[in-house]
Amino acid sequence: MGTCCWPEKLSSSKERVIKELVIQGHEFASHLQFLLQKPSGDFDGCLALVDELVGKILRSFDETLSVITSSESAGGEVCQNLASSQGDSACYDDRRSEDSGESKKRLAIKNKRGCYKRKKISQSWTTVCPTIEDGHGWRKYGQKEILNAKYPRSYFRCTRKHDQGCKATKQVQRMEENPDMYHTTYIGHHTCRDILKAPQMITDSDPWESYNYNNIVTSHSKIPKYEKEEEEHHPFIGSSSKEPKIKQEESKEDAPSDLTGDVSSLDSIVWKDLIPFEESVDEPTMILRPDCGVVVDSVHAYSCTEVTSQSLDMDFFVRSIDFDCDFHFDESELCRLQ
DNA sequence: AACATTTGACCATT
DNA sequence: AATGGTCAAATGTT
Repeated sequence: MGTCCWPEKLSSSKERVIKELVIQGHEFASHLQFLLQKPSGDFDGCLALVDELVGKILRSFDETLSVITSSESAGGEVCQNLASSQGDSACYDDRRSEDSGESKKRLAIKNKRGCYKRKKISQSWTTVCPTIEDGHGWRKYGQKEILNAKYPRSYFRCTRKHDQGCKATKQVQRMEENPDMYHTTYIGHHTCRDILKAPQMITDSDPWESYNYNNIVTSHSKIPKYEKEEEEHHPFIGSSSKEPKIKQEESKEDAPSDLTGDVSSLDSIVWKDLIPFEESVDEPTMILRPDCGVVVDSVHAYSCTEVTSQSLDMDFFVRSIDFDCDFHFDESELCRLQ
C-alpha cells in the first residue's frame, strides 16, 4: 500500500500531475488568494474572476486525477487507495460466476434480497466530526450492531445513486470514547454533479463558505420527529439523509432557518468541507475540517485548525496531499518544471 | 403519492 | 461460524 511508487513509464504522468496540480493549481490559488485579500469593497467587483479561478482550480484537480486514474490502468500498477471502486461490479460478477453451484442456485431462485455486489474497500477515508453533515445528500440504507462497539454503525449511500449512478457511500458510527463525535468512513467518491450549483453560491464574503455549498455552517442536523428516543443514541445518524436533501434541492434560503433550531451547541463548531476536492477530484485523499480530526485512509492523519480564506496556501495542500504511494512533490522537481 | 428510514434477511469475507 | 455490508419490504413522514 504505502510503497506503491510511480513506475518509470509513469514519470510523464507524474510531471503532468505536478504541472496541473502544483504549478497551475498553485498559480490559480495564489491569484485567488490575492483577490481575497483585497478590501471587501474591491472584492465585490472580482466575483466573476473569483468564480473563474475556482473553476480553474477545480479543473486542475479534475485533470490531475484523471491523469492519475488513467496512469493506473496504463501502468497496471494500482495505488490501492486510488484504485477505483467504480469498476468493481464486473469483478464481482466474474467472481460470482465462479462461485459454487450452490450459490448460483440460490441466486437463480431468489434473485432479490441479498443479491448484491459488495464493493471492495479501495477508496476510503475517514473523518471524526461532531456532526455527520457534510453537504452531500445521503440516504440511509442500513444499520448494524458492531461487535464490541457501543453504538451501531449506520450505512449511507448517495441520494444520487440511482439517477446519476453515484457510488459514494459512507459509514457513520458514534465514537465510544467521545459520543459527541462521529467517526465517518467515506467509501468511494461522488460522481454526481450537484456541484454545478456551486458557482451560484459564491456570493459570500467568506469564499470558503462558498465551498460549503449547502450552508453547513448554519444548517446543523435536525432530529426528525420520528426519531423519538433513538435520538439519544444517534441523533444525526437518523436524520442525515433528509437534511442534505433539503439543502441539495431548492432551499438555499429556508434551509438555514429551518435547521438551526435545536442544535445551538454546534453553532460554535464551524467547520467547512472543501467539497470541491471531494467532488471534482476523483479521489479526495484529504478533507480539511477545522475542529475535526481528519484521518485519511485510516493511516494518514491531518489536523488543521486554521485554514481560512486568509491562509489559503497551496503549499499546505501540496504538503498534505498523500496519494499513499510515495508520490512526493519535492521542491527540486517543482523548480525543474517551473 | 413520493420519498426516507427501519429492520430482518441474505450474502461476502475472513 | 462469526462478522459486517447490502438489499428490500414494511413502515413512517411530508
